[in-house]
Amino acid sequence: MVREVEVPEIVVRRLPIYVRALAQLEAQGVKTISSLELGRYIGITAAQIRKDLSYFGEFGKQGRGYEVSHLLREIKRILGLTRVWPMVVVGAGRLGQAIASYDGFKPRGFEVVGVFDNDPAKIGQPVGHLVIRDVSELPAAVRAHDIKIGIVAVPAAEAQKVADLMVQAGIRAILNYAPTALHVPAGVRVEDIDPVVTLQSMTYYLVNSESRDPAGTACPGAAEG
Amino acid sequence: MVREVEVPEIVVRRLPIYVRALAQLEAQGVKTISSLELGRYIGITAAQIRKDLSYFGEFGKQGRGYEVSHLLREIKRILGLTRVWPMVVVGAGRLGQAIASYDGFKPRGFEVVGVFDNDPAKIGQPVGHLVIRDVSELPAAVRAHDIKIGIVAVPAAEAQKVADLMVQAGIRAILNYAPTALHVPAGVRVEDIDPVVTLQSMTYYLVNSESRDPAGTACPGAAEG
DNA sequence: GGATGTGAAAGTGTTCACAGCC
DNA sequence: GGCTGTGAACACTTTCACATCC
Repeated sequence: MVREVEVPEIVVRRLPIYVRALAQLEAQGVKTISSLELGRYIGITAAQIRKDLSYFGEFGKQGRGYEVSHLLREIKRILGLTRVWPMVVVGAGRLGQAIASYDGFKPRGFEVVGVFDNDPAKIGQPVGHLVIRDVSELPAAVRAHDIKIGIVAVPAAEAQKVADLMVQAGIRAILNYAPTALHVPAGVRVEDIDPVVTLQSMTYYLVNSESRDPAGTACPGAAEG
Repeated sequence: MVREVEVPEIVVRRLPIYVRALAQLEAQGVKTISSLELGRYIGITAAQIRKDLSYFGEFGKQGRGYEVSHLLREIKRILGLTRVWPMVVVGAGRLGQAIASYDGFKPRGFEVVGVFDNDPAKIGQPVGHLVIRDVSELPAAVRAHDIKIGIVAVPAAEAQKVADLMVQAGIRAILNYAPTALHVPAGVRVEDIDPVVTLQSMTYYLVNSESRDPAGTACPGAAEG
């Protein structure tokens, strides 16, 4: 298949889940896996995995399944993970510092290369192996290193201002930790990470499941064959 | 309408977004809002908001729109946010400590009441106004305070073991920060927060948008973490 | 007049089921 | 025999459009 149809966004969102699982399986020494087994492992149906992959090509062998390291490499290529993506973080509070010094980015394709804040007391302080810089220096840094990804880690009240600055500087993807909706022009992506929003949807099921559904979805990765 | 039909999960996931927006609007002194205005504010269509709300009742006034504080109160009630939910955190590394001392939970209906780890060097150390306890004490704490929500903040390799322990202790909702899929019995919910998974889907659009779509969806505002 | 609430239509996404290949 | 890749069927979600009511 040669991608005549646009790939649904929801499929793209699942690919990183496959990458994560395949990397674990590869580390465990698993050489080959069927869509059924992979599905059980990550809680998705086998048909869905096969369908998702079919948007990009044919990666399996009939009767055998998929070669783990080959499939992993292919999906990484599709997602643009053959390189390391530099990122900037704005906001050097507790959250921003935790993000900036998180060592889980590098092995999965990302690297924080700059941390910015507007608090004079913070500027100049070290965070991991970086030094907090004044946010006014952000545009130059973004342009100098052609950085496409920005992380917003400031309070909600300042998040839009920071997003505007990032967009102005040329950032095209924003990971937003501030608990507020950001408005950006077409051509820029925003993804929110707000644990409270996530928790608040779980409480719905905690209070609405006494008798009926004993509380939500079961283990997916169902049957088929 | 009296809820004859089960509420779609995707609708439940949007309700916290409405809560977040309405709380901000209320704080700004906005008294009344139409579905169109609210939709613009959070990047969702007006029809979608009206449809979502229709699963739970009639909250607006035709010709007027919605009274902000009334709608906020109603959605919070639907989500079970009229109380504060106690939570336990397992994993007292940098991430677990950041979570345990995050002050953004309390004003939005959650409170970390226990932090656990299995590292003798950490046990007894203070985190915020809590003290790190041995993970073996978790079940008793969960039962004693009837805690339903657990947060997993340990390395991927230990996450399943921790989830099993939580489930065994009576936890019914898990917020999983470990970058791995958890398996839990029906009746227990899991939500993952893995910023790398989120970033990895954004890179797809960074790499695949030279000409066609100038890089993804327009005004976002939705989503979660 | 103006905005809600909602059936019906349109659009998306998932699952089925099986031909085809290893 | 076993498992992929994929049209077709089915299920779900969003959008439309308008009767209804303030």
